[in-house]
Amino acid sequence: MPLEIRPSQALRLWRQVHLDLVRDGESDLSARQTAILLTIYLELPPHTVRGLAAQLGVTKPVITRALDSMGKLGLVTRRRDETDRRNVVIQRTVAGALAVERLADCVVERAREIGAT
Amino acid sequence: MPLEIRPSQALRLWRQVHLDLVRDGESDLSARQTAILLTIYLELPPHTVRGLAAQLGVTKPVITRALDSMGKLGLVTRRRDETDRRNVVIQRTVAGALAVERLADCVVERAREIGAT
DNA sequence: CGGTAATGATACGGGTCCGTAACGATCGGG
DNA sequence: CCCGATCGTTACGGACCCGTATCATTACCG
Repeated sequence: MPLEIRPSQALRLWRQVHLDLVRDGESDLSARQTAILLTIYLELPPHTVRGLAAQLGVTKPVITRALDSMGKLGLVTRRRDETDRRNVVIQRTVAGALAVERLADCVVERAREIGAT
Repeated sequence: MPLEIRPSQALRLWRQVHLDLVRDGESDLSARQTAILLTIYLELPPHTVRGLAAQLGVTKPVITRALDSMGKLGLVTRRRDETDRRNVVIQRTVAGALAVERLADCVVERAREIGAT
């Protein structure tokens, strides 16, 4: 069954979740970083810099820098692929999984509230 | 009726819309700018710098700068309040309304696709 | 081996945003 | 009328991010 949502509901949901993100101030992730983080945690591994760059339609340095900053936040980790040492495998972390889960809960909760149209 | 959505669906929706925003590259709005824009277009006018700052829990310069950049994109306009010339009233624009509508359509469309869980 | 291709990281110049602090303009009460 | 309070803006120093171009490392193939 399709997930039905009207435009006005979509906008209120989008606004409310963004308000939560801004107010908590914890994430500080740009749209690109958010897309990268969720791709890592939703799509099947392994993830590489090149693969992420292709999926997002951005250049490789964008991915490298995003991984740098998200790594500093403990949201992801990098490791050399021993079978092909040119590759770098991006790995998930507990902190990253928790952050993703928190985001999901926020969206779910705000969607529930919006039901009272 | 409440808007029911499961955490895994919420995450896929969040990711997919962010992917769209990144790939189109047209918006380039930060989380704060998005929250400001949607507040202006969803909440009842009049909107002031101070009011927006209070709602978002940020400082006034953040609002001023966001209005500068969004104004440059044609998404909002400012005008002096003639009854109290200290105030500045933030006004909507056609381009801004279209951008908000486009975002809503994107969310609605991606939500519909996610139904096939 | 040697040379080419591919991967991820880095250097650089430019732009944007942040928070604090200060500023000019305007209102309003004593 | 003047002085404090309020409003939005600007200045400043620092941090982050972007895209292009380049680099070092590693793999592969003749």
